[in-house]
Amino acid sequence: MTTVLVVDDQPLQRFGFRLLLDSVPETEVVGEAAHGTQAVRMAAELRPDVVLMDVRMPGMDGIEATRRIVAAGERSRVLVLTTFDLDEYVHAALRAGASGFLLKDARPEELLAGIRAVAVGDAVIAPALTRRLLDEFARYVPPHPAGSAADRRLDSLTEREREILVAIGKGWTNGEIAARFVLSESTVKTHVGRVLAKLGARDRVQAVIFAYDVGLARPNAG
Amino acid sequence: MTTVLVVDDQPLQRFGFRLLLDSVPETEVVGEAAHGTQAVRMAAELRPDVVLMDVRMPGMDGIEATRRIVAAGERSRVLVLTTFDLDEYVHAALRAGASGFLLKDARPEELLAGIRAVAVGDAVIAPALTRRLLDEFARYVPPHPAGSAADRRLDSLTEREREILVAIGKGWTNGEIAARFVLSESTVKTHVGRVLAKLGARDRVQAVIFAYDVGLARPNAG
DNA sequence: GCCCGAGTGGTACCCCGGTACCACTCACCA
DNA sequence: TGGTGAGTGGTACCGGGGTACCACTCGGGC
Repeated sequence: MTTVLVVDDQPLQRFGFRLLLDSVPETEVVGEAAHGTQAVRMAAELRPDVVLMDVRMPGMDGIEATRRIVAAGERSRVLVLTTFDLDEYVHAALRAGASGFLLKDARPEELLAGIRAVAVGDAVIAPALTRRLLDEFARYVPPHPAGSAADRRLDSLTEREREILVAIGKGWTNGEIAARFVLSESTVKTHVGRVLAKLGARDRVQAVIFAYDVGLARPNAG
Repeated sequence: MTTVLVVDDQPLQRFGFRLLLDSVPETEVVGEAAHGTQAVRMAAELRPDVVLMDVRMPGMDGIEATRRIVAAGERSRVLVLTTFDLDEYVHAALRAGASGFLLKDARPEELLAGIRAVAVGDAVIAPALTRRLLDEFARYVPPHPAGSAADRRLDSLTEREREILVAIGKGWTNGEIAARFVLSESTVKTHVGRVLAKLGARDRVQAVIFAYDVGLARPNAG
Protein backbone atom coordinates (compact mmCIF):
# COMPACT_ATOMS: atom_id res chain seq x y z
CA MET A 1 0.00 0.00 0.00
CA THR A 2 1.40 3.34 -1.07
CA THR A 3 0.37 6.38 0.97
CA VAL A 4 -0.01 9.63 -0.94
CA LEU A 5 -0.23 13.30 0.03
CA VAL A 6 -2.01 15.36 -2.61
CA VAL A 7 -0.93 18.99 -2.93
CA ASP A 8 -2.92 21.33 -5.15
CA ASP A 9 -4.62 24.68 -4.63
CA GLN A 10 -7.66 23.57 -6.63
CA PRO A 11 -10.10 21.59 -4.45
CA LEU A 12 -11.64 20.00 -7.52
CA GLN A 13 -8.26 18.82 -8.75
CA ARG A 14 -7.49 17.30 -5.35
CA PHE A 15 -10.86 15.58 -5.41
CA GLY A 16 -10.08 14.10 -8.81
CA PHE A 17 -6.75 12.75 -7.65
CA ARG A 18 -8.34 11.27 -4.53
CA LEU A 19 -11.02 9.57 -6.58
CA LEU A 20 -8.43 8.06 -8.90
CA LEU A 21 -5.93 6.98 -6.28
CA ASP A 22 -8.51 5.54 -3.88
CA SER A 23 -10.11 3.62 -6.73
CA VAL A 24 -7.17 1.25 -6.92
CA PRO A 25 -6.12 -0.94 -3.99
CA GLU A 26 -2.40 -0.14 -4.12
CA THR A 27 -2.62 3.58 -3.32
CA GLU A 28 -4.33 5.53 -0.58
CA VAL A 29 -4.60 9.29 -0.18
CA VAL A 30 -3.73 10.07 3.44
CA GLY A 31 -3.93 13.83 3.22
CA GLU A 32 -4.50 16.93 1.11
CA ALA A 33 -2.72 20.26 1.17
CA ALA A 34 -3.72 23.46 -0.61
CA HIS A 35 -0.38 25.23 -0.66
CA GLY A 36 3.32 24.77 -0.09
CA THR A 37 3.53 25.66 3.57
CA GLN A 38 0.78 23.24 4.44
CA ALA A 39 2.40 20.59 2.26
CA VAL A 40 5.71 20.83 4.09
CA ARG A 41 4.00 20.54 7.47
CA MET A 42 1.76 17.63 6.46
CA ALA A 43 4.64 15.77 4.84
CA ALA A 44 6.49 15.94 8.15
CA GLU A 45 3.45 14.76 10.09
CA LEU A 46 2.03 12.10 7.81
CA ARG A 47 5.28 10.85 6.30
CA PRO A 48 3.56 9.66 3.10
CA ASP A 49 5.38 7.46 0.60
CA VAL A 50 4.70 9.87 -2.20
CA VAL A 51 3.83 13.56 -2.39
CA LEU A 52 1.87 14.51 -5.49
CA MET A 53 2.90 18.12 -5.89
CA ASP A 54 1.40 20.85 -8.05
CA VAL A 55 3.87 23.52 -9.18
CA ARG A 56 1.74 26.64 -9.46
CA MET A 57 0.20 27.55 -6.15
CA PRO A 58 -0.39 30.79 -4.30
CA GLY A 59 2.11 31.40 -1.52
CA MET A 60 4.94 28.89 -1.42
CA ASP A 61 5.05 27.14 -4.77
CA GLY A 62 5.60 23.46 -5.40
CA ILE A 63 9.28 23.79 -6.22
CA GLU A 64 10.14 25.44 -2.94
CA ALA A 65 7.95 23.00 -1.03
CA THR A 66 9.73 20.13 -2.76
CA ARG A 67 13.09 21.57 -1.81
CA ARG A 68 12.09 21.81 1.84
CA ILE A 69 10.57 18.37 2.05
CA VAL A 70 13.66 16.82 0.50
CA ALA A 71 15.99 18.95 2.60
CA ALA A 72 14.14 17.95 5.75
CA GLY A 73 15.22 14.42 5.06
CA GLU A 74 11.67 13.10 4.83
CA ARG A 75 11.38 9.66 3.37
CA SER A 76 8.69 10.92 1.03
CA ARG A 77 9.38 10.99 -2.67
CA VAL A 78 8.01 13.98 -4.50
CA LEU A 79 6.28 13.64 -7.85
CA VAL A 80 5.77 17.04 -9.42
CA LEU A 81 2.79 17.74 -11.64
CA THR A 82 2.10 20.66 -13.90
CA THR A 83 -0.04 21.66 -16.83
CA PHE A 84 2.85 23.48 -18.44
CA ASP A 85 5.94 21.74 -19.74
CA LEU A 86 8.13 24.74 -19.16
CA ASP A 87 11.80 23.90 -19.07
CA GLU A 88 12.56 26.04 -16.07
CA TYR A 89 10.03 24.16 -14.01
CA VAL A 90 11.47 20.80 -14.92
CA HIS A 91 15.00 21.87 -14.14
CA ALA A 92 14.05 23.60 -10.94
CA ALA A 93 11.98 20.65 -9.78
CA LEU A 94 14.70 18.13 -10.46
CA ARG A 95 17.27 20.30 -8.82
CA ALA A 96 14.95 20.67 -5.86
CA GLY A 97 15.15 16.91 -5.50
CA ALA A 98 11.92 15.78 -7.09
CA SER A 99 11.79 12.13 -8.08
CA GLY A 100 9.59 12.75 -11.04
CA PHE A 101 7.88 15.24 -13.28
CA LEU A 102 4.60 14.52 -15.04
CA LEU A 103 2.08 16.58 -16.95
CA LYS A 104 -1.43 16.84 -15.59
CA ASP A 105 -2.86 15.68 -18.89
CA ALA A 106 -1.23 12.29 -18.32
CA ARG A 107 -3.59 9.36 -18.59
CA PRO A 108 -4.66 7.82 -15.26
CA GLU A 109 -2.61 4.69 -15.80
CA GLU A 110 0.46 6.79 -16.51
CA LEU A 111 -0.04 8.66 -13.28
CA LEU A 112 -0.48 5.45 -11.34
CA ALA A 113 2.59 3.94 -12.98
CA GLY A 114 4.49 7.08 -12.05
CA ILE A 115 3.46 6.88 -8.42
CA ARG A 116 4.33 3.21 -8.35
CA ALA A 117 7.80 3.88 -9.80
CA VAL A 118 8.51 6.80 -7.51
CA ALA A 119 7.37 4.84 -4.46
CA VAL A 120 10.02 2.17 -5.04
CA GLY A 121 12.74 4.77 -5.53
CA ASP A 122 12.76 5.03 -9.30
CA ALA A 123 12.23 8.26 -11.17
CA VAL A 124 9.83 9.24 -13.93
CA ILE A 125 9.75 11.95 -16.52
CA ALA A 126 6.85 12.65 -18.85
CA PRO A 127 7.79 11.40 -22.33
CA ALA A 128 7.16 14.80 -23.84
CA LEU A 129 9.80 16.26 -21.53
CA THR A 130 12.25 13.40 -21.73
CA ARG A 131 13.17 14.31 -25.28
CA ARG A 132 14.32 17.77 -24.33
CA LEU A 133 16.04 16.53 -21.22
CA LEU A 134 18.01 14.03 -23.26
CA ASP A 135 18.98 16.65 -25.81
CA GLU A 136 20.31 18.79 -23.04
CA PHE A 137 21.98 15.81 -21.47
CA ALA A 138 23.80 15.06 -24.70
CA ARG A 139 24.92 18.67 -24.90
CA TYR A 140 26.34 18.74 -21.43
CA VAL A 141 27.60 15.30 -20.61
CA PRO A 142 31.04 14.67 -22.03
CA PRO A 143 31.24 11.66 -24.30
CA HIS A 144 33.87 9.50 -22.72
CA PRO A 145 33.62 6.30 -24.62
CA ALA A 146 36.03 3.94 -22.87
CA GLY A 147 39.06 3.49 -25.06
CA SER A 148 38.81 6.85 -26.77
CA ALA A 149 41.92 8.81 -27.55
CA ALA A 150 41.33 11.07 -24.57
CA ASP A 151 40.81 8.10 -22.31
CA ARG A 152 44.03 6.50 -23.42
CA ARG A 153 45.93 9.68 -22.79
CA LEU A 154 44.41 9.83 -19.33
CA ASP A 155 45.35 6.23 -18.66
CA SER A 156 48.96 6.93 -19.53
CA LEU A 157 49.19 9.17 -16.47
CA THR A 158 50.50 7.73 -13.24
CA GLU A 159 48.51 7.99 -10.03
CA ARG A 160 50.46 11.01 -8.87
CA GLU A 161 50.21 12.72 -12.22
CA ARG A 162 46.45 12.35 -12.18
CA GLU A 163 46.37 13.99 -8.76
CA ILE A 164 48.46 16.82 -10.14
CA LEU A 165 46.10 17.17 -13.10
CA VAL A 166 43.12 17.43 -10.78
CA ALA A 167 44.94 20.12 -8.81
CA ILE A 168 45.68 22.01 -12.00
CA GLY A 169 42.00 21.70 -12.81
CA LYS A 170 41.17 23.44 -9.55
CA GLY A 171 43.16 26.42 -10.72
CA TRP A 172 45.99 26.04 -8.24
CA THR A 173 49.43 27.44 -9.00
CA ASN A 174 52.50 25.24 -8.82
CA GLY A 175 53.33 26.80 -5.49
CA GLU A 176 49.89 26.01 -4.07
CA ILE A 177 50.07 22.47 -5.33
CA ALA A 178 53.49 22.07 -3.73
CA ALA A 179 52.14 23.39 -0.43
CA ARG A 180 49.04 21.18 -0.38
CA PHE A 181 50.90 18.05 -1.46
CA VAL A 182 53.89 18.84 0.73
CA LEU A 183 56.33 18.79 -2.16
CA SER A 184 58.96 21.12 -3.49
CA GLU A 185 57.90 23.38 -6.32
CA SER A 186 60.55 21.75 -8.48
CA THR A 187 58.88 18.40 -8.09
CA VAL A 188 55.53 19.88 -8.96
CA LYS A 189 57.05 21.39 -12.05
CA THR A 190 58.46 18.10 -13.24
CA HIS A 191 55.10 16.42 -12.64
CA VAL A 192 53.24 19.16 -14.44
CA GLY A 193 55.69 18.96 -17.29
CA ARG A 194 55.16 15.24 -17.66
CA VAL A 195 51.39 15.63 -17.47
CA LEU A 196 51.44 18.22 -20.24
CA ALA A 197 53.70 16.04 -22.37
CA LYS A 198 51.52 12.97 -21.95
CA LEU A 199 48.32 14.86 -22.65
CA GLY A 200 49.79 16.68 -25.60
CA ALA A 201 48.87 19.94 -23.90
CA ARG A 202 50.80 23.14 -24.40
CA ASP A 203 49.86 24.95 -21.18
CA ARG A 204 48.18 24.11 -17.97
CA VAL A 205 45.23 25.93 -19.51
CA GLN A 206 44.84 23.21 -22.09
CA ALA A 207 45.31 20.66 -19.33
CA VAL A 208 42.37 22.19 -17.48
CA ILE A 209 40.27 21.97 -20.62
CA PHE A 210 41.29 18.35 -21.01
CA ALA A 211 40.33 17.65 -17.42
CA TYR A 212 36.86 19.05 -18.01
CA ASP A 213 36.51 17.21 -21.29
CA VAL A 214 37.16 13.80 -19.81
CA GLY A 215 35.11 14.59 -16.73
CA LEU A 216 38.06 14.63 -14.34
CA ALA A 217 37.04 18.14 -13.38
CA ARG A 218 33.40 19.11 -13.08
CA PRO A 219 31.47 22.34 -13.19
CA ASN A 220 30.76 23.41 -9.65
CA ALA A 221 29.39 26.88 -10.05
CA GLY A 222 28.31 29.25 -7.37
CA MET B 1 -0.94 2.84 -37.43
CA THR B 2 2.64 2.62 -36.24
CA THR B 3 5.00 0.43 -38.26
CA VAL B 4 7.71 -1.37 -36.31
CA LEU B 5 10.94 -3.14 -37.22
CA VAL B 6 11.96 -5.70 -34.61
CA VAL B 7 15.70 -6.31 -34.19
CA ASP B 8 16.89 -9.17 -31.99
CA ASP B 9 19.17 -12.12 -32.51
CA GLN B 10 16.79 -14.43 -30.62
CA PRO B 11 14.01 -15.72 -32.93
CA LEU B 12 11.83 -16.49 -29.93
CA GLN B 13 12.18 -12.96 -28.62
CA ARG B 14 11.25 -11.54 -32.00
CA PHE B 15 8.24 -13.81 -32.09
CA GLY B 16 7.16 -12.55 -28.70
CA PHE B 17 7.38 -8.95 -29.77
CA ARG B 18 5.49 -9.65 -32.97
CA LEU B 19 2.72 -11.38 -31.03
CA LEU B 20 2.40 -8.47 -28.66
CA LEU B 21 2.61 -5.69 -31.22
CA ASP B 22 0.29 -7.31 -33.72
CA SER B 23 -2.25 -8.00 -30.96
CA VAL B 24 -3.12 -4.31 -30.73
CA PRO B 25 -4.55 -2.35 -33.66
CA GLU B 26 -2.23 0.62 -33.38
CA THR B 27 1.04 -1.15 -34.13
CA GLU B 28 2.18 -3.46 -36.88
CA VAL B 29 5.44 -5.34 -37.23
CA VAL B 30 6.64 -4.80 -40.80
CA GLY B 31 9.93 -6.62 -40.52
CA GLU B 32 12.40 -8.53 -38.39
CA ALA B 33 16.19 -8.38 -38.33
CA ALA B 34 18.57 -10.72 -36.52
CA HIS B 35 21.61 -8.46 -36.32
CA GLY B 36 22.82 -4.91 -36.78
CA THR B 37 23.82 -5.04 -40.42
CA GLN B 38 20.47 -6.43 -41.43
CA ALA B 39 18.72 -3.88 -39.24
CA VAL B 40 20.42 -0.96 -40.94
CA ARG B 41 19.53 -2.30 -44.38
CA MET B 42 15.92 -3.05 -43.50
CA ALA B 43 15.44 0.29 -41.81
CA ALA B 44 16.50 1.95 -45.06
CA GLU B 45 14.16 -0.22 -47.12
CA LEU B 46 11.09 -0.39 -44.93
CA ARG B 47 11.35 3.03 -43.34
CA PRO B 48 9.42 1.94 -40.22
CA ASP B 49 8.13 4.47 -37.70
CA VAL B 50 9.93 2.71 -34.88
CA VAL B 51 12.88 0.34 -34.66
CA LEU B 52 12.77 -1.92 -31.61
CA MET B 53 16.47 -2.56 -31.11
CA ASP B 54 18.20 -5.12 -28.96
CA VAL B 55 21.65 -4.11 -27.72
CA ARG B 56 23.53 -7.37 -27.44
CA MET B 57 23.80 -9.08 -30.79
CA PRO B 58 26.50 -10.98 -32.59
CA GLY B 59 28.22 -8.95 -35.28
CA MET B 60 27.20 -5.31 -35.32
CA ASP B 61 25.55 -4.52 -32.02
CA GLY B 62 22.47 -2.44 -31.42
CA ILE B 63 24.34 0.71 -30.48
CA GLU B 64 26.30 0.85 -33.71
CA ALA B 65 23.20 -0.02 -35.72
CA THR B 66 21.33 2.80 -33.97
CA ARG B 67 24.12 5.21 -34.78
CA ARG B 68 24.02 4.30 -38.45
CA ILE B 69 20.26 4.41 -38.78
CA VAL B 70 20.17 7.82 -37.15
CA ALA B 71 23.16 9.03 -39.14
CA ALA B 72 21.55 7.88 -42.37
CA GLY B 73 18.81 10.38 -41.67
CA GLU B 74 16.09 7.77 -41.62
CA ARG B 75 12.81 8.96 -40.24
CA SER B 76 12.71 5.94 -37.97
CA ARG B 77 12.95 6.45 -34.23
CA VAL B 78 14.99 3.86 -32.41
CA LEU B 79 13.83 2.38 -29.12
CA VAL B 80 16.63 0.40 -27.52
CA LEU B 81 15.88 -2.64 -25.39
CA THR B 82 18.16 -4.57 -23.12
CA THR B 83 18.03 -7.00 -20.25
CA PHE B 84 20.88 -5.23 -18.52
CA ASP B 85 20.61 -1.77 -17.15
CA LEU B 86 24.29 -1.08 -17.58
CA ASP B 87 25.13 2.58 -17.54
CA GLU B 88 27.48 2.42 -20.48
CA TYR B 89 24.75 1.01 -22.66
CA VAL B 90 22.33 3.74 -21.76
CA HIS B 91 24.86 6.45 -22.39
CA ALA B 92 26.09 4.93 -25.60
CA ALA B 93 22.58 4.38 -26.87
CA LEU B 94 21.45 7.90 -26.13
CA ARG B 95 24.59 9.33 -27.65
CA ALA B 96 23.99 7.17 -30.69
CA GLY B 97 20.72 8.98 -31.10
CA ALA B 98 18.24 6.54 -29.64
CA SER B 99 14.87 7.99 -28.72
CA GLY B 100 14.37 5.66 -25.83
CA PHE B 101 15.79 3.01 -23.62
CA LEU B 102 13.67 0.32 -21.98
CA LEU B 103 14.38 -2.89 -20.12
CA LYS B 104 13.13 -6.13 -21.60
CA ASP B 105 11.35 -6.98 -18.38
CA ALA B 106 9.03 -4.04 -18.95
CA ARG B 107 5.37 -4.89 -18.81
CA PRO B 108 3.63 -5.11 -22.20
CA GLU B 109 1.65 -1.92 -21.65
CA GLU B 110 4.87 -0.09 -20.78
CA LEU B 111 6.44 -1.27 -23.99
CA LEU B 112 3.42 -0.22 -26.01
CA ALA B 113 3.34 3.15 -24.28
CA GLY B 114 7.01 3.53 -25.08
CA ILE B 115 6.50 2.77 -28.74
CA ARG B 116 3.57 5.16 -28.86
CA ALA B 117 5.64 7.93 -27.28
CA VAL B 118 8.65 7.37 -29.50
CA ALA B 119 6.49 7.27 -32.62
CA VAL B 120 5.23 10.80 -32.00
CA GLY B 121 8.70 12.10 -31.38
CA ASP B 122 8.85 11.90 -27.61
CA ALA B 123 11.48 9.99 -25.70
CA VAL B 124 11.22 7.35 -23.01
CA ILE B 125 13.55 6.02 -20.36
CA ALA B 126 12.84 3.07 -18.12
CA PRO B 127 12.00 4.39 -14.64
CA ALA B 128 14.76 2.31 -13.08
CA LEU B 129 17.29 4.10 -15.28
CA THR B 130 15.76 7.55 -15.04
CA ARG B 131 16.84 7.89 -11.44
CA ARG B 132 20.50 7.41 -12.26
CA LEU B 133 20.24 9.55 -15.35
CA LEU B 134 18.81 12.38 -13.28
CA ASP B 135 21.50 12.02 -10.65
CA GLU B 136 24.11 12.30 -13.34
CA PHE B 137 22.25 15.17 -14.90
CA ALA B 138 22.34 17.06 -11.63
CA ARG B 139 26.06 16.34 -11.31
CA TYR B 140 26.95 17.55 -14.76
CA VAL B 141 24.57 20.31 -15.60
CA PRO B 142 25.75 23.51 -14.03
CA PRO B 143 23.13 25.12 -11.88
CA HIS B 144 23.00 28.59 -13.27
CA PRO B 145 20.17 30.10 -11.38
CA ALA B 146 19.69 33.48 -13.02
CA GLY B 147 20.94 36.17 -10.71
CA SER B 148 23.58 34.03 -9.02
CA ALA B 149 26.91 35.55 -8.08
CA ALA B 150 28.57 33.90 -11.07
CA ASP B 151 25.86 35.12 -13.38
CA ARG B 152 26.22 38.67 -12.19
CA ARG B 153 29.95 38.54 -12.74
CA LEU B 154 29.37 37.23 -16.23
CA ASP B 155 26.86 39.98 -16.94
CA SER B 156 29.36 42.62 -15.97
CA LEU B 157 31.47 41.65 -18.98
CA THR B 158 31.07 43.58 -22.21
CA GLU B 159 30.32 41.79 -25.46
CA ARG B 160 33.94 41.85 -26.50
CA GLU B 161 35.15 40.66 -23.14
CA ARG B 162 32.80 37.69 -23.28
CA GLU B 163 34.24 36.78 -26.68
CA ILE B 164 37.71 36.99 -25.17
CA LEU B 165 36.64 34.79 -22.29
CA VAL B 166 35.33 32.17 -24.69
CA ALA B 167 38.64 32.29 -26.55
CA ILE B 168 40.52 31.83 -23.30
CA GLY B 169 38.23 28.89 -22.62
CA LYS B 170 39.38 27.31 -25.87
CA GLY B 171 42.93 27.37 -24.59
CA TRP B 172 44.20 30.00 -26.98
CA THR B 173 47.21 32.10 -26.09
CA ASN B 174 47.03 35.88 -26.20
CA GLY B 175 48.91 35.77 -29.49
CA GLU B 176 46.43 33.34 -31.02
CA ILE B 177 43.48 35.38 -29.84
CA ALA B 178 45.06 38.49 -31.33
CA ALA B 179 45.55 36.71 -34.65
CA ARG B 180 42.02 35.29 -34.84
CA PHE B 181 40.34 38.49 -33.77
CA VAL B 182 42.69 40.64 -35.85
CA LEU B 183 43.87 42.67 -32.89
CA SER B 184 47.20 43.60 -31.43
CA GLU B 185 48.45 41.46 -28.61
CA SER B 186 48.45 44.54 -26.41
CA THR B 187 44.73 44.94 -26.91
CA VAL B 188 44.14 41.32 -26.10
CA LYS B 189 46.14 41.72 -22.94
CA THR B 190 44.08 44.68 -21.78
CA HIS B 191 40.89 42.78 -22.51
CA VAL B 192 42.12 39.70 -20.70
CA GLY B 193 43.18 41.84 -17.78
CA ARG B 194 39.76 43.40 -17.52
CA VAL B 195 38.07 40.01 -17.79
CA LEU B 196 40.19 38.63 -14.97
CA ALA B 197 39.51 41.69 -12.83
CA LYS B 198 35.76 41.51 -13.37
CA LEU B 199 35.60 37.80 -12.70
CA GLY B 200 37.85 38.01 -9.70
CA ALA B 201 40.14 35.48 -11.35
CA ARG B 202 43.86 35.36 -10.75
CA ASP B 203 44.96 33.65 -13.96
CA ARG B 204 43.45 32.73 -17.24
CA VAL B 205 43.35 29.24 -15.74
CA GLN B 206 40.77 30.33 -13.21
CA ALA B 207 38.96 32.16 -15.99
CA VAL B 208 38.72 28.87 -17.90
CA ILE B 209 37.29 27.18 -14.83
CA PHE B 210 34.78 29.98 -14.46
CA ALA B 211 33.79 29.61 -18.11
CA TYR B 212 33.09 25.92 -17.59
CA ASP B 213 31.24 26.56 -14.35
CA VAL B 214 28.77 28.97 -15.87
CA GLY B 215 28.42 26.87 -18.99
CA LEU B 216 30.11 29.38 -21.28
CA ALA B 217 32.55 26.65 -22.23
CA ARG B 218 31.40 23.08 -22.64
CA PRO B 219 33.12 19.72 -22.57
CA ASN B 220 33.70 18.63 -26.11
CA ALA B 221 36.08 15.71 -25.78
CA GLY B 222 37.57 13.54 -28.46
C1' DG C 1 72.26 -9.07 -8.61
C1' DC C 2 70.33 -5.93 -11.92
C1' DC C 3 67.23 -2.72 -14.27
C1' DC C 4 63.11 0.05 -14.71
C1' DG C 5 59.41 3.08 -13.64
C1' DA C 6 57.46 6.20 -10.31
C1' DG C 7 58.25 9.75 -7.30
C1' DT C 8 61.03 13.30 -5.70
C1' DG C 9 64.32 17.16 -5.96
C1' DG C 10 67.49 20.50 -8.04
C1' DT C 11 69.55 24.25 -11.47
C1' DA C 12 69.36 27.24 -15.27
C1' DC C 13 67.07 29.63 -18.81
C1' DC C 14 63.50 31.91 -21.53
C1' DC C 15 59.12 33.53 -22.64
C1' DC C 16 54.39 34.26 -22.01
C1' DG C 17 51.13 36.11 -19.01
C1' DG C 18 49.59 39.61 -15.99
C1' DT C 19 49.90 44.42 -14.20
C1' DA C 20 50.30 49.37 -14.16
C1' DC C 21 49.56 53.33 -16.66
C1' DC C 22 48.47 55.98 -20.46
C1' DA C 23 46.36 57.48 -25.03
C1' DC C 24 43.33 57.61 -28.86
C1' DT C 25 38.77 56.87 -31.42
C1' DC C 26 33.95 56.41 -31.62
C1' DA C 27 29.16 56.07 -30.42
C1' DC C 28 25.85 57.59 -27.45
C1' DC C 29 23.50 60.58 -24.45
C1' DA C 30 22.33 64.17 -21.31
C1' DT D 1 28.83 70.60 -25.93
C1' DG D 2 31.05 67.67 -22.78
C1' DG D 3 31.14 63.34 -20.51
C1' DT D 4 31.16 58.40 -20.37
C1' DG D 5 32.00 53.67 -21.55
C1' DA D 6 33.63 50.38 -24.92
C1' DG D 7 37.16 49.15 -27.88
C1' DT D 8 41.71 49.56 -29.39
C1' DG D 9 46.68 50.30 -28.93
C1' DG D 10 51.22 51.09 -26.72
C1' DT D 11 55.41 50.71 -23.21
C1' DA D 12 57.69 48.81 -19.41
C1' DC D 13 58.37 45.56 -15.83
C1' DC D 14 58.40 41.22 -13.28
C1' DG D 15 57.17 36.83 -11.83
C1' DG D 16 55.35 32.36 -12.65
C1' DG D 17 55.14 28.81 -15.96
C1' DG D 18 57.34 25.64 -19.02
C1' DT D 19 61.58 23.25 -20.73
C1' DA D 20 65.89 20.84 -20.70
C1' DC D 21 68.75 18.01 -18.15
C1' DC D 22 70.31 15.63 -14.34
C1' DA D 23 70.32 12.99 -9.78
C1' DC D 24 68.67 10.37 -6.07
C1' DT D 25 65.54 6.82 -3.67
C1' DC D 26 62.54 3.00 -3.54
C1' DG D 27 59.84 -0.96 -4.78
C1' DG D 28 59.03 -4.70 -7.93
C1' DG D 29 60.23 -7.92 -11.48
C1' DC D 30 63.53 -10.42 -14.52
